[in-house]
Amino acid sequence: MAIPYNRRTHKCGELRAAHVGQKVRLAGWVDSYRDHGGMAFIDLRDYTGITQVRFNPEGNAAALELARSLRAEDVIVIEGTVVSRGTNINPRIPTGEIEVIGEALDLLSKAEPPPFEISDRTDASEELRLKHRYLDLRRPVMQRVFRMRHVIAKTIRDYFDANGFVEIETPFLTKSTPEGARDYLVPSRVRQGSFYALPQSPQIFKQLFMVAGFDRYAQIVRCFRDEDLRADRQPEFTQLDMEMSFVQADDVMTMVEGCAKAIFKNALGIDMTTPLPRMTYQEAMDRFGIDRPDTRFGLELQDVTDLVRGVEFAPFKEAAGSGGVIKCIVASGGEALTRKVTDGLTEEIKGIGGVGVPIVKVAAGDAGPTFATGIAKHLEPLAAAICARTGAKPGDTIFFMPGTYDEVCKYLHHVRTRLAEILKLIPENRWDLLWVVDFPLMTYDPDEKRWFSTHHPFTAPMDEDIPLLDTEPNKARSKAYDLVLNGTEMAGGSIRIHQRDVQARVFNLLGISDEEAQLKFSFLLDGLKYGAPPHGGIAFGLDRWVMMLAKMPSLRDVVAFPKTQRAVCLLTGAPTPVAAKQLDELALISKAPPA
RNA sequence: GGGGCCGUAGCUCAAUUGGUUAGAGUACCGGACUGUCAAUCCGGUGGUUGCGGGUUCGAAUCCCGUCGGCCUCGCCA
Repeated sequence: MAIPYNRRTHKCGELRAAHVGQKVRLAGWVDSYRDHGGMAFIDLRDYTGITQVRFNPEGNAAALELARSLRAEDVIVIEGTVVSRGTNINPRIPTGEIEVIGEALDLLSKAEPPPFEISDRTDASEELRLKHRYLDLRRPVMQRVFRMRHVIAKTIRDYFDANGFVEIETPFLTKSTPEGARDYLVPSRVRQGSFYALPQSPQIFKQLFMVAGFDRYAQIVRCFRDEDLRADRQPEFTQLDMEMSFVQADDVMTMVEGCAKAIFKNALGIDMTTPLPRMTYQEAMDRFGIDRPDTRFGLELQDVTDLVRGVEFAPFKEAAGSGGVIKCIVASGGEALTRKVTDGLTEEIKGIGGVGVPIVKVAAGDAGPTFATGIAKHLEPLAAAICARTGAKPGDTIFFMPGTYDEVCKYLHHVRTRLAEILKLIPENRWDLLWVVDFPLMTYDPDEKRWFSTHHPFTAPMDEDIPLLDTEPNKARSKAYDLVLNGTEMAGGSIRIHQRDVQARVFNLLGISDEEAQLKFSFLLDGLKYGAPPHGGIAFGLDRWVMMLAKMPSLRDVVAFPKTQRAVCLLTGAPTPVAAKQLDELALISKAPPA
């Protein structure tokens, strides 16, 4: 008689010494088999863990025969009695004090040998894992990741629900908008020649919810951007998108801090201290060279422009003479900084558009610190002054960078993060969460000779900086805020413009004419006409939160069915060509050669 | 679009740098085995060296092209 697999008494990770003597019924996958002829062990796995099942003639001779034919990933259901393992306990698994004597066994589904071992220590390539993602996801580590993802998503929903937010869905088939990332387009069949765009974010819709009087909105929503992929960028990704009415920036940040605190508590059991530290954009750039500083380690940037401006070293003279800066990073632990390592850093800087990174090593001289190697001969007379300014001590290495402020920030940020890795300065299990505030409203693109929104065009300028829009727009700060965790941007948001005249002035500065603005954003601008409350919000990258908290190296590890770098799904093969009839219905002709 | 790394058995890798029959571990198949913990022991099957072309007496190895995967710059309001 078949074993009723729909009546499991326990999961495979649940049994303990306290269950000894009980009759149990378990189902799952064969993790491994150890066939001793007259006796056989089956490790039975489900998402909760592993239980060892022992088959022997005393339990059931027929079941032993069947058990000896089992192979990895066969799906079975067993009945038996929990017994103590006595002196044979396995301390490596939580159920290791007990085993189940197999008294009945049904094979529910025979498995072909899998293309790779279903285990946390599998050595299969990512390519193979993605092709057979359903097997990859069966691995315990992936089960943990996606269950943590669920916990985070549920925490977010519960938190915002408890705070009076309402979740409302926004369209996926929507309107292509000019600025920002490249849109994914969807052709219209009933209006041939016209296209929908998949949303890059529900930004405008959530603002209209505020106009509509919903007061507080939060949605976990998919967003789409057709740009090149990276380890931390997928073409479709998930955001927690939220918006609040009648608030200032502080109110949004306080609300988000509560959510972040709940996420850390529920996902990792960690109590975060709030309120979180805040840093201005300018301070972040000055000290770390990046608007998302990793504050888990030192190696801060230090300005020595005034000290070295007279030095006979062409790159320094050029930078100092043309309004640029010379900054440096002081690193201790010089033993690891061999010639090979510092030369490697120079190559990396060249690889991202720079020239290199000149260095000196600090030594102890009779009359104070001296410099050696690198550009020491140019700086020797200033050794004492530079060490006094920067705190460099004998044995330290100083990495210099001359250039424009932006160049120095970009390259020294790279040097700083690489040095932290090389010198192993990044503490494990530390979570540095902070706000970066006071972003510039706009940044100038010298190539395109025009202004771009730092955040997005609906971000409000600071009230006291509104007059600067007409005089020095580069100095106008915005009511934007970014949440940064260990050097990664986790969320970004702002207070929005709710006055049409201010919105019009910002559009003008961005080179968007009234006519163009009306054409592209009329649905927002019209909305703002009819009584828009002051409002603001934020968006979290949910995938990135999971990736960080689960300590996974790639976003692909926290998305169930991710795309490769060329935006292909290795499981389904998408994207694929379509039938000529489908293109006909959409009035489309493909210029690409047949695949 | 640019730079870099990689592709050999189902899987992970090796092959003395151009040399004659492409190996190992694991998986799989067969056998032995009543206390294993990724069981062990014995035996066996398994190859379009990503694909196409070229150089050569001879190519996994060198050259050209192409396909695929990864990292990265540009790009990502």
